[in-house]
Amino acid sequence: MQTGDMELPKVGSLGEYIRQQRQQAKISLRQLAAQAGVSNPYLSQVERGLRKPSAEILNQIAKGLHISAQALYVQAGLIEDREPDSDVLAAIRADVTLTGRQRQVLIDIYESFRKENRADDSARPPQSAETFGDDPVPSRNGVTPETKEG
Amino acid sequence: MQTGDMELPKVGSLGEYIRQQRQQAKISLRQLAAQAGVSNPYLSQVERGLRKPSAEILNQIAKGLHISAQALYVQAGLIEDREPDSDVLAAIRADVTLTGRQRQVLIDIYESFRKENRADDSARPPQSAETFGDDPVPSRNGVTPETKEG
DNA sequence: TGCTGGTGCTTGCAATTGCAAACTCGGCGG
DNA sequence: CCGCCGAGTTTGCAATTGCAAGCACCAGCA
Repeated sequence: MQTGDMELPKVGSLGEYIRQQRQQAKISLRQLAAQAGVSNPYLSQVERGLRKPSAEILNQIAKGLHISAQALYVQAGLIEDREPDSDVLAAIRADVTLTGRQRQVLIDIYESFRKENRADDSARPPQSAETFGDDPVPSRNGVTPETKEG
Repeated sequence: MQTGDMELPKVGSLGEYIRQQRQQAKISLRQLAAQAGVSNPYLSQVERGLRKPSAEILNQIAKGLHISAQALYVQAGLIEDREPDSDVLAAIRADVTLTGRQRQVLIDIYESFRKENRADDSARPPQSAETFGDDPVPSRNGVTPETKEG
């Protein structure tokens, strides 16, 4: 998912966004409808906010606009823009190569790090070279990260 | 977007996936429906493939299952899967709320988990109930997503 | 035995989605 | 003037979505 190139109008103005993208591409509503494989009246309604298209239609419209479907999903409120600080949690949760327990371990550690850093932040100037040796690692469930690091 | 990595149950078996996640979480259909805020008959139909839920319903179901909506979107074919390993690693690296040491610790743990899972996958008996562990899937990354802890 | 509570499924319905046919408008050429 | 074309919009309809009421089944208990 990429949102980096988009400073978007507020979510909720999907139709405006689609029209804007279409006008930037300098194609007519009918042309986009044809390219997207949707009916032009329907696209018109979507652009004017009269209808709420399904994700599949969004996919098709995105294809017609040569933009990522995710951009439209974001506009439609189906997914959220990624926040840097929720990336890790979301990524861990989505990582199907991990077992549930492993995910939980990672999440727990991550969150305790964050908690620790919040406490540190209130007591400590921003560090610039904390690369090593400043943090004891919390033990969790007998999973000792040090042992793993070996 | 990469899909090559994931040997999930085929997209299209969204309902199976939801049921599976639900059963892993050991909750009844009604409980999940309540937690997700959808009607239980509808959820039943979705699980059996009789209905095709919108992205918003998927969102709600994901919330009820404590999994990411993206996982369900992938199953539903709304988005394509991402490389989980680059997600987590990239997210950890990008997370400015962590110290460098913390990042390294998380990365190390994550990598050892994955190594462990790869080794386990090749030589592993059926899991005990304790783990929500991976099914013995032939493919290295062929993971049947397990329920989340909660 | 009957009752209760929990499970998942069936059915009918209202609302919504996406379409096709038709419409309106503006520009252009004969 | 007319007709044609392309633009976007209106309208009615079939199909689909999601729900509520109800059903069927099962296990446990007095």
